[in-house]
Amino acid sequence: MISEPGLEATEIRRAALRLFADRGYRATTMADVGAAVGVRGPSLYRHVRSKQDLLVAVMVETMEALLDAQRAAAGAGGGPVLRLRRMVEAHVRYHAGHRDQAFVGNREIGNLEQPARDRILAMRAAYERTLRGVIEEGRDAGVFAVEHPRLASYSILDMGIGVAAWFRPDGPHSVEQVAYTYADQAIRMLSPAPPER
Amino acid sequence: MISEPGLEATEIRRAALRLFADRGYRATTMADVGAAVGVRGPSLYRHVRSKQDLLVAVMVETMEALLDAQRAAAGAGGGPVLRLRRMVEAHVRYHAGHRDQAFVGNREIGNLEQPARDRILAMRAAYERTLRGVIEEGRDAGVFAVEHPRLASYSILDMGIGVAAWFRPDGPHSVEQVAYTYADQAIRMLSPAPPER
DNA sequence: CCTACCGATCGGTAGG
DNA sequence: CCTACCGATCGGTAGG
Repeated sequence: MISEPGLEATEIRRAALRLFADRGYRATTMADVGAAVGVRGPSLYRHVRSKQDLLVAVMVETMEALLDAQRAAAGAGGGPVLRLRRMVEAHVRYHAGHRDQAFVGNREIGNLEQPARDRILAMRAAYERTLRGVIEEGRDAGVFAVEHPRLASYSILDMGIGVAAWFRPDGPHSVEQVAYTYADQAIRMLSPAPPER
Repeated sequence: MISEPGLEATEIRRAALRLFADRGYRATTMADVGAAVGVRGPSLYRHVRSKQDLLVAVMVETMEALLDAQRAAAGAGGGPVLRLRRMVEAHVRYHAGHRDQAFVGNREIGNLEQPARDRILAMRAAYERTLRGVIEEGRDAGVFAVEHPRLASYSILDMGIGVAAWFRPDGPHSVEQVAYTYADQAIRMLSPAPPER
């Protein structure tokens, strides 16, 4: 006989994430989450405070993972072009490699109650500011030509976010290929036009 | 005494769209929609078949508007660069100028029942194919350098979709400014690197 | 961890 | 266009 592993909050969160991604937060019932981990709905309340708590936990984890990856990318040294490349690659890698997290993290913001909602929005704002900082640094160093750094950072972030919606691990592109291509597109988008001659 | 304008399906759809954008399809009740147009929930059923019908109508209208705008942009002649510019501008203009439609159109796909869901997905696929066609045409003509046209079209589409989420009419940028800047970014993303010398 | 259940909500219909 | 209401669903609690 194999001993069953005790139910853990982590396992419940993972199941909830899956369901939130597939049907949406509002369409997912606690009975659904319970069924996914082999118990009835009410039994979940030993491990979890509420359905809303489950959503908050999932979304905070996602933003922390993104911020960590971004910090690592930015902290590895190099000039603005290389740092931007690493940041975009990390961004895309996460959205292709953790589609459920990224998808839920972007679609369910409106279902977050306060103060969690503002907390997540603040983390997203910080994430965007860091990317924009590298863009401005590159502009000041003359390696990027950007009139509106904010529009550029929004564009780069949003095209990466989109990856979570269409990427398929068994599709024609690998995560690394998409990450590399998107970083390239971002750099080209920011690069100065060739000088007239 | 001013005669009240009779309730029309169009007015109900407009109110529903607003609520779907603000709270989400699932969180919006027919009583909410009714209140927004001055009647009780049940009275809506004189004009509307179901809540789902309201969502379908809103999303089909959105995709038809986008496809119309894209057709107009593509049909105005010019080379691939100019046609791409016009298509991106139309795309961004719609997402900045019709934020609720675009936002709902992108977030509520999962709440569409069949066969409406497949119908919308087919319209989206056609929309993407047309953009990709111009990119490939430009590549074949040597004015664009793209290894993966599909990744490029996804990127351009997704960065435009993002506009619906952050754009504010009273913000620092006008619709036209964002449309122009995004078209520029798209073109730069696709342009060949300057030749070595 | 389960069953029973409360209280509230909701889409849609009946009948006027 | 309204009230009354049905049937179903759901998050969470009680009590074991």
